[in-house]
Amino acid sequence: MTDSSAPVICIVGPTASGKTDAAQLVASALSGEVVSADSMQIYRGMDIGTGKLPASERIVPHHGFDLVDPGEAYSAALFQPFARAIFHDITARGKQPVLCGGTGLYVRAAIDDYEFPAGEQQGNPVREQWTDFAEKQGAQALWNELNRRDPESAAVVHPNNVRRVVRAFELLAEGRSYAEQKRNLASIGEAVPSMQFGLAVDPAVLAERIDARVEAMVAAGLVDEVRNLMDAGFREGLTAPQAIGYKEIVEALEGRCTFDEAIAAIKQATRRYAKRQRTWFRRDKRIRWVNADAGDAHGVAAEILSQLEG
RNA sequence: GGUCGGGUAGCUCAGUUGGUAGAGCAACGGACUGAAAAUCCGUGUGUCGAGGGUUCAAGUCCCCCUCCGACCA
Repeated sequence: MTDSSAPVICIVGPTASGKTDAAQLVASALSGEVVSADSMQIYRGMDIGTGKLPASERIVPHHGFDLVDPGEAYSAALFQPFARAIFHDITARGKQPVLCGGTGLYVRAAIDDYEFPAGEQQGNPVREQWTDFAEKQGAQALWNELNRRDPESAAVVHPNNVRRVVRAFELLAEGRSYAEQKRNLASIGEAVPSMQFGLAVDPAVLAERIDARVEAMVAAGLVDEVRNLMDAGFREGLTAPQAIGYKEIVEALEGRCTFDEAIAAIKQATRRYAKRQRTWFRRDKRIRWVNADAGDAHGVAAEILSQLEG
């Protein structure tokens, strides 16, 4: 189901690689609009810690921010229809969609022909039931149970990965097979034509940039932001409290560590996150890599624009 | 100056009666279809502070030096 003639331009890469600025400049040059594919920027009130571009600095329209409150659960499956609708809307207005994504799964859900089986996710009884089972009887017992009911799927999921095992149960309850889904993964094509660019930054350089960025977030009032969210009950949420930069500050605010320790933990967690992003994007052969070591957004944008012409 | 404790992987530390070393964390690599900033998997050669001695064999015993800490002067 292709609903647009011009491909969606995607700009991906690890945190602090400069996606936000580059995407905005590319969009600006092409009379486009930015769509953020970020699992945490969708939350209202989570601005500083997620690196959300402040409204005052936006030179083109942005989408994908502030979709839900921190207390609500969200997922790639919910992002998919949102992204598709926004692409359609932007294109219909004669503009160019530019997807800016750090969350690999969200980018793929938006672009690729992923099919998320139907089913409620809010208060999913199947998920609760098996998560509860794992807590009481252990991960191995949970896996053994899956192995009894769906050995083919159990064979492709590690027993320790409780989330995936539980997900296999969820699919099973809908008559689907995790194993079959995984098998089809390789042959999935694009539902939306895309041109993908990845911002490559040397890991050592990126680490320095991450450190500076975390310090800047703290200076910009990250602690107050977290305090406000706690007052608003964001810890009751399922997804939002997992955000790097937030969970660590919560620890400090609750007196379980010092702020210096929390800040060091944020830097480290961010570095590890960047590494996982690198691993995820590295294997996608569609991505054309652009060197972003210099941190020069205009240069990176110019490089992407020139590659689009050629 | 003296006594005691300690100096082992990037960090915190284990190393039993002497047989050339191992955990956690980090780091690195990987996976990933409704939590994905999440979840999970894999990878451990380091002058065992320096030098000397005893021994077939020393991180492990002895001597000496050095550094850190505590205590006593």
